[in-house]
Amino acid sequence: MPELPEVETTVRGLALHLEGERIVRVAVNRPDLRRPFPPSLVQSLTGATVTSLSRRAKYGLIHTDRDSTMIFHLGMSGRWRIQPDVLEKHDHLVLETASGHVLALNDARRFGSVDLVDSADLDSWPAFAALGPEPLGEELNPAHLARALAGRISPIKVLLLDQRIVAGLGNIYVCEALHRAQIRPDRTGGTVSRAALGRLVPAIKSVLAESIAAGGSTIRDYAQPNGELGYFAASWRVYGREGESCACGGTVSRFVQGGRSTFWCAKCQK
DNA sequence: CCCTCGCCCTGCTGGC
DNA sequence: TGCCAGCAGGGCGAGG
Repeated sequence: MPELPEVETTVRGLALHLEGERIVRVAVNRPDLRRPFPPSLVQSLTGATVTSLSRRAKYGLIHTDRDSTMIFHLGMSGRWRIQPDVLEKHDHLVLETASGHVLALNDARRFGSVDLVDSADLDSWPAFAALGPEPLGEELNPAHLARALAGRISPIKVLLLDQRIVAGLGNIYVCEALHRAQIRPDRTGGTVSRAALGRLVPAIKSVLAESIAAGGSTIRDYAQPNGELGYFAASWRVYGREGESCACGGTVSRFVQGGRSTFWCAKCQK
């Protein structure tokens, strides 16, 4: 499941193959993911030179010398395949550069998206306009969280998934960050103490940074046909570990919040 | 505004 | 062996 660290790793990997490259061919094998692709996608990208790539929340941005920026979201199962030997089912969009790089956007569950947005208006693009601060930036600090959570009665777990409060956190890293900060996920958002917020902010930053570092070490794999990402799974302390032991001696349990699985340890998260 | 819930999509897993 | 329910979940819209 691609979350912020996986998108960051993907963007860095794609940059190695796209930055400074001219796109000479754009193939659309299926015209939609969550939404239809922009009608002008092929025309807008063909012949364009990629100037840089970047990330905002869980979105990847491909900047070109044209007026619009291509923005992709990997949804649940999206990934870019680098130099594929053969195209596979779900390779919905394929880019080819002048020097022969081939990149295929594959998304089996089709929860992802591709958009073209006027480069001068990125900040006002609806999906970006209301986003909260990037979790790895200085704008995410205890004071910001205290303001954003004040008076809120939803569980802290649910609120941390709200992209307007922090941009880019997903289910896995919220579970992991709350565990590191020793905060129970069902705690009412507005009642999380200042001391707990003081633990939560570095917990969020460290779990994301460590995951990016783990993924970053696999960037070279982008030269391989499978393009698989190096996920942080081996380092998850609670996510997907229902019934297993926590480092504190407790047992990891699971329950559902807002329709999503929450993993936590009742012994060390208070 | 806040909160909750259901929908979208398809591959995989587990139960029978 | 086959079938089917359940699960994964980010973003978004509906309804209270």
